[in-house]
Amino acid sequence: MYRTHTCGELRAHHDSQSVILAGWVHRRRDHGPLIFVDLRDRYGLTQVVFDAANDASVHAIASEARSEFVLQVTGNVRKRPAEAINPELGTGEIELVATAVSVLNPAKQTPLMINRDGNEEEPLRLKYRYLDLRRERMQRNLILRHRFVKFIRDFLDKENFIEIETPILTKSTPEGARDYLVPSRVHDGEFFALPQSPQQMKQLLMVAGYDRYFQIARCFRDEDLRADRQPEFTQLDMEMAFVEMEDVLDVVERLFTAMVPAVIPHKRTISPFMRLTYAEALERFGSDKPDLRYGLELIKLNDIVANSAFTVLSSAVASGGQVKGICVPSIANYSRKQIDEITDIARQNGAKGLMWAAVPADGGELRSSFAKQVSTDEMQAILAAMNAQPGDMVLIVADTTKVVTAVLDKLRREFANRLNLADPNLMAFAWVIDFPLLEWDAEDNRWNAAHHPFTAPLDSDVALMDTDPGNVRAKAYDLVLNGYEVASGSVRIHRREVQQKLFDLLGISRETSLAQFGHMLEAFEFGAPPHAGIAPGIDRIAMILADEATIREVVAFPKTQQAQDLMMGAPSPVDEKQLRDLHIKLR
RNA sequence: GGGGAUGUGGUGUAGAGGCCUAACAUGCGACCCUGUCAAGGUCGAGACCGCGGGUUCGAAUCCCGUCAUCCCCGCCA
Repeated sequence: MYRTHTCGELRAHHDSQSVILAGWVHRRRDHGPLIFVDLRDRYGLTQVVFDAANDASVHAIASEARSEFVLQVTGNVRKRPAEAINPELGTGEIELVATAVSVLNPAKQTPLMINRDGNEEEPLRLKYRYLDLRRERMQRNLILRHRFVKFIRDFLDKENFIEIETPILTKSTPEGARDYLVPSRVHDGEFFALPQSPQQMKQLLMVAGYDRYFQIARCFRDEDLRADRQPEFTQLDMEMAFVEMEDVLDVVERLFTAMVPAVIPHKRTISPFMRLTYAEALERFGSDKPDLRYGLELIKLNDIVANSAFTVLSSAVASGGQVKGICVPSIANYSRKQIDEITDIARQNGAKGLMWAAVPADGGELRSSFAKQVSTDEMQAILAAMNAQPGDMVLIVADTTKVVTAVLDKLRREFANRLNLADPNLMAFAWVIDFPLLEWDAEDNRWNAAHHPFTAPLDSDVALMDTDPGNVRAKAYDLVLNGYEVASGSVRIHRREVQQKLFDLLGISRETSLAQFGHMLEAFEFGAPPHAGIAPGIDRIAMILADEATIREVVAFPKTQQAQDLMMGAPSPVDEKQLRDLHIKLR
């Protein structure tokens, strides 16, 4: 037996018991004849005392031990003297007096210091990920993620959902992200694709009658990485039959509303979740995934400036663009340099410039980049529309709708960050609904599915599919949380003729649609029930729960931005023989 | 594909054309020390400053290129 207890377990009532602990040397405090070792495992720390007066040979071994040695210690639990109790430690009322010790494995000097939350370059952490994962921060994150997923499984089980696994080796489809491909040895020249999501499988499970399905599903997309995007990631994949949008929203809303207090009690949600249409989200926040923990809403000034003598403003309106701004509190005293800095942010996001006006807190004269260009009345109307108070600065962009939206979204986030406007303990979930069904792809000159090609149109908009496809709204919904898209779903098409019509609109030929999606079209002819689903992103939500800025901090073995695993050294070349078996020739 | 940032002993930082034979902290090694809990003290070893080229009398420092990592745009049904 390697151990009788864990390093986080012993308490005062274990006093005088003989126990065995095993773990890593977290810290060693060497007083010569008396050595303290904090022994660590994932359950906690226990102070072990090595006293030369008790046993010189045991003490000698401890004096050789260093950080991250793996030790097995036999000893007697002893209550600490009152003045030596450590209230910071769960085991702080006791210590283990060693009577025997063995070094299960020594350790070289580690490239990371396990016992402090270091600030190393990330490649080093990723190369030695197994050491990084020993640290408290990563343990806390992975355990939090486990509890989160465990809560989901328990909750959905009680709600009558069943978890069903779907294949990892599946079929490439033309829509969507780039696929990861796996060559078939048996079929020369043919390939499996790793699933971008189990989308079709879960719909076919509905056709099969498993009317409440879920899966903690690994998904793969060969696209470029971001702080919140890995090439492989995990979704809570869900699908329900005989439901409408409200049924899906209801179960997900109840799930997360119950999850937050159970998994991370110091955070809170707002009930019910706020709801915004896609159009409203862009109009008010400049984003389809707005952070709703703070205001800084976008104010539209088109009506005020449409006839302005300042052509930067009036021509933006005349050419179909927008003039919008945000009112930022408490920065009226920004220096020229600071204003240049935020102007740069606007430029980097496509704006030609940034107009600003600062209302001094002390009632002094207005400072503004464009006061000379507009009349006093006009300026007053702008400031009034934006509700600018003394101390505030308004920031205004005039450009195409796309640029105005992108720039103000960026600035809104920037100032929320600078001014600490976002409460880190608030989980501001919100639904975004009424997405467009289609997006125009100017490059390929065709319509693309905005969500995916199985999404049903709003009943009221079906007629528009023939006359005005761009304005057809979808029965699609996103769940957003603190500025991230954390789930996306839709009511699906379950009738062959509607599905065929959508494929036609997407410019997918009858021939291609049969070859790629024939199984779906056929399945819809064998009694497919109405169904709908959603897929919350496990990594992103875990990241937010853990107060981390990147998804990598909640993934045990993440990949770099170049999609490499620095620990394993993947990807890597393979033997010529392996390639030959797969009928692959490199070029 | 594009824009930006970073790269100095094991680790984290300092350094802004000569004061750098590269400093500080921590870790590491040796010694001292019986109540610490980031223990303390003394002494010591350890980096040719990511890599390549250039400017200069002189480069960690300036310039060009390159590699790696990160952030963002494109991309992500």
